[in-house]
Amino acid sequence: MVNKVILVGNVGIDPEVRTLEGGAKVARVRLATTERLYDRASNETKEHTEWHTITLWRGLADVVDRYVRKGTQLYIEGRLRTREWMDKDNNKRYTTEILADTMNLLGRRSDNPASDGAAPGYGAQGQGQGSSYGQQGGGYQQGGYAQPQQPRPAAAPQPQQPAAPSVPADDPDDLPF
Amino acid sequence: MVNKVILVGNVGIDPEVRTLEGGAKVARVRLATTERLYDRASNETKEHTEWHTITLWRGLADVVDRYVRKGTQLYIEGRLRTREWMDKDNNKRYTTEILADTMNLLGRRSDNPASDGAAPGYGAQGQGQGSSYGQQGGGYQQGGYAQPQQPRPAAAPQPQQPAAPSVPADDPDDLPF
Amino acid sequence: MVNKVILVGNVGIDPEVRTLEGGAKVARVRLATTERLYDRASNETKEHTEWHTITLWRGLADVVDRYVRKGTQLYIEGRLRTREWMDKDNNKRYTTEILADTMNLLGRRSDNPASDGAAPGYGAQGQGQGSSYGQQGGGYQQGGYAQPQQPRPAAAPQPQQPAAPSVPADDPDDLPF
Amino acid sequence: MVNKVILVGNVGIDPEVRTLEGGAKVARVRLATTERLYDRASNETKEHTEWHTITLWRGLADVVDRYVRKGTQLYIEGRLRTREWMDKDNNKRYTTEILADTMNLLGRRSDNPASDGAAPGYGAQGQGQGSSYGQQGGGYQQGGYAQPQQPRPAAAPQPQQPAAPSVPADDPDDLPF
DNA sequence: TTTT
DNA sequence: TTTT
Repeated sequence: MVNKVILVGNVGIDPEVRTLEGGAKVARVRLATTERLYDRASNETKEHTEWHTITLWRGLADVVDRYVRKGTQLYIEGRLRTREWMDKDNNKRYTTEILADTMNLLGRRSDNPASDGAAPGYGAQGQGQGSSYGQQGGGYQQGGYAQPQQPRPAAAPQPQQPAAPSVPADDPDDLPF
Repeated sequence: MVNKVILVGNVGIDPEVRTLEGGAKVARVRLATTERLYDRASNETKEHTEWHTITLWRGLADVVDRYVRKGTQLYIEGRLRTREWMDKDNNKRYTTEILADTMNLLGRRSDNPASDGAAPGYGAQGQGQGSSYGQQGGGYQQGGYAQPQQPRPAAAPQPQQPAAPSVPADDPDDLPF
Repeated sequence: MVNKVILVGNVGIDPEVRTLEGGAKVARVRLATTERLYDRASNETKEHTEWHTITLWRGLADVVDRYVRKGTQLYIEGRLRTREWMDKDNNKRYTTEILADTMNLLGRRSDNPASDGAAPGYGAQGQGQGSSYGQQGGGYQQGGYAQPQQPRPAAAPQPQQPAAPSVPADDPDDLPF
Repeated sequence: MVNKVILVGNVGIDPEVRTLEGGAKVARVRLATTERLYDRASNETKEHTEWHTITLWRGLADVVDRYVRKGTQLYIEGRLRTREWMDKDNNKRYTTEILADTMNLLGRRSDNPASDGAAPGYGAQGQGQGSSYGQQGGGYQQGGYAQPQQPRPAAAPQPQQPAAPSVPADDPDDLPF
């Protein structure tokens, strides 16, 4: 039984972070992942942005509170969790979220910029985020305890998008179910 | 049958890129992933850096050629591939590499910096990398064809490392096999 | 940008498979993943079953049609896709599904066939092994086009392997490094 | 920093399991993953089998000891670990292995037991479902401590479920959002 | 050395 | 609604 979600994307809005009565901290993050799809009808490449709702507890919520903002690029590993709730008309409703197990803040610090002529302004070092044994290798872990680190400064080249492959994009909005 | 590797790390040295006689481009990237391990003996947290050798062909090699340098932070998805070769003493040797299927250049552009007071110089948007239908959602794909994009400038906060969890780190160098 | 879901679970009900007017086949599978959770309040371990809705197109839908039944154990790799729709009261509603990119029928061959009346001749699954270069190594792939292969001798049906995609297989033994 | 390996394959030979002087159990498993590759030269589809060496410690080694045999189908989640050693000629050598974090025994229950003489009573695997909060949802986890559970009635051995880890399960139904 |  |  495996229920795993892996996301790399950008935060769409400053996260909500709250502390429950019992003291547990919980955060909610909206993360966008964008992909290009080939549309067979128009023979064009279209972009699709998927928005994910991530729930993070305790230590992870704390890291969100301190370091995650609108625009932050994140690596998230977690699992799908569908919640059942009642709407105002007393109809049963379902919401699917990702319960995070691991989070990595992506991007690079760059105290010492560019050393590469081919990519001016580039050359900053990446970021070394810790990991934990007993969980797969990286970032903030559910159950881990964060501690502050140095901020980072700079920039890097933004490369091209890959062309869409020649596989038709089926339309998820045109399901017969 | 699944043989999948997912890596997020930093490139340790400028990649090697070559073109074969047949015209195919191939790149080799050395990628570091660092994790923190709790050492039960010393009751201390130690860092372990694992170095991975990534092989990328054609379109992916081309993107490496243009945009990947020492220090670049990458997301790599691929599969394990062990090659057999003969050393100078005619002994059979094995080398395990990752054959890349997908690559994402991580980090954020920032043409328009910081909108977040808590993190000055921060707020730039992340990077939207294309995806392809028929392959899981993102980045450069084996078989994809790159096209240039705008460079990026700026900075972001570098957060702390997570503490190691209280699970003992078994020593991979002390195997009885 | 990465949007990846990996599931291993059991099918809860015989899948729905339909063919659209345009000829495309599409299947819907309900998959359960069960995990154990520790409940701090009661100090007990409880079980949680998560139900996932998987959408599979074309070749994958075809494999579902032939080999997937209630109870089948599956490996699914795909991406999250949220669809927007209007309910009977004209309220906007959202449904999150997994759009499958890869599927593997799990389990071992079985000398004793079908124990499921609803699916005569069923009870041993062939296991998808087909792989494609340019996609990570295994199972049935979205975009693959099924082509017949040798049948398995015994009680276990051998599903068609997906044809290799038109991406050349680079030879890892012919590296210039 | 992410260093993750996900494998689904078959065990090639009965595992080695040893107990270190300090009492820690460690197992080594050889796992095959087979994929089909298109060979452009011959325009044929060829099969490639990749052999992986998996190292499993403590609780996972114990489950291997009890339930994993030649032929067993496994789901493995772990990380790459390259060990350095000296060969008989005092040359530095490297070996890359997968250090397992999670293991799932795949396959369906079987009313008809063992068909493998080498592993009497074997032939149907129980399937690991145990999960832990703070780790992604399933199977046997590194760091989990096995505790007996109710046996399965029939021919299929029911492996112990891993105990829940000492991380509280936050209630997804009690969100303040 | 597995499995299909 | 599955499976253990």
